[in-house]
Amino acid sequence: MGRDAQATRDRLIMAARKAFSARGFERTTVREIASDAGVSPALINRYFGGKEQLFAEAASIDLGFPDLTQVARDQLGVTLVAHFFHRWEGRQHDDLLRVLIRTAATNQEAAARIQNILAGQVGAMVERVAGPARARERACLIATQILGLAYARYVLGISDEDVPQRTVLAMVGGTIQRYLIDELP
Amino acid sequence: MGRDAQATRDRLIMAARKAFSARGFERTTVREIASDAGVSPALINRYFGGKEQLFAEAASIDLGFPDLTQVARDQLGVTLVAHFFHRWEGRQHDDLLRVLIRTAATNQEAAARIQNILAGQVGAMVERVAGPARARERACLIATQILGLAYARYVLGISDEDVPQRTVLAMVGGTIQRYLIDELP
DNA sequence: AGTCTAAGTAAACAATTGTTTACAAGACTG
DNA sequence: CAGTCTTGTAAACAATTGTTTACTTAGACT
Repeated sequence: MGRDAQATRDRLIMAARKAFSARGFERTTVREIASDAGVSPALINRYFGGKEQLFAEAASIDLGFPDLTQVARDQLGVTLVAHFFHRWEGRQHDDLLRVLIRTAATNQEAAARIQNILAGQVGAMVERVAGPARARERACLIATQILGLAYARYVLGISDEDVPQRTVLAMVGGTIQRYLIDELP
Repeated sequence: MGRDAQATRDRLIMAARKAFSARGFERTTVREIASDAGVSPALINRYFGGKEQLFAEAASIDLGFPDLTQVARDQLGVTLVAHFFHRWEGRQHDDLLRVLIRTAATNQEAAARIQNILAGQVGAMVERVAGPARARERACLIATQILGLAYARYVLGISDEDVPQRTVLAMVGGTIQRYLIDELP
């Protein structure tokens, strides 16, 4: 083999993730990604086929839900919100959801991808915790609150000064709790 | 005067609103807006100064909260959610919030504008209903839920088939109710 | 009517975009 | 060491973007 194709491929994906997360799909240029990866823009086409496909590869996501079977039933909501906070603001802060939220705003494919995540990962989590009955509806309700929280904090830039994290944790936790196991009308 | 400057100005704003709402700021071209208004792209620069300023003018918004003083105190949440549904899906369906949500995803100025609306209109409404204490926090919490709902339905395209509107009304209404007047931790 | 000013256009401009092509440099194999 | 893929680049390409300039046209006012 040559120098190290896999390594530069990875560097391209990293750089793409960073750029897409900061500026969304349309405002990110392949030149900028390539430059950040220390490589020629042509390699994006060689390795991925184009900007679209690079995005598709850079924006695969795993919400990584924790094991909820050991959690007290009335603590499910706050546990989930705490989980998201931890992922979003943790040490290797997870830009992926931000990439998707930013980009789905104007990109059909990204929107479909979020829908998949909802139907798949969130739906499965709801089923495990609350049973299969109306799991899809619960998953959608949860999505509206979690996406809104992410949008407000990481796209609009609403900060701890506006609402302290403790308050969000308790109040939004309560909301998720209701959407998760309260009886639906 | 000439033909009718005001009328074409208005047509440009209408066309801009439609285009920005459908595709966001970056993916909308001035040529497309001008063409939809049946006019030359140069007029956008003449009348507004450029694409940015046209956007600024096209995206001014008034949430138009109803008078809540006559509403039963335990019905405030559902009333507000019903109000938003009515605005968003009413006869002259109000694209403005969609414009902002779509565009704020990648546009600093649009994000700031949403922040202003929160601090201003939503904040004032909260103060009227729940008093000035911690009104800002309540407004932000409400924003996370309402923005998330709008994002899910009008950007991602989650529909009545996924969650019937009755369910959303009741459950999200309950959430807003809590954020509005429940005691904060 | 004739004239002046505002309204509008067509076309060129300059910059930036994603992508392709033709070519150079590395590393492994015989 | 020669040959040969793979890895990489530089530069040109083609399209599209927002904007500007020079010009034409329509309407109002004396």
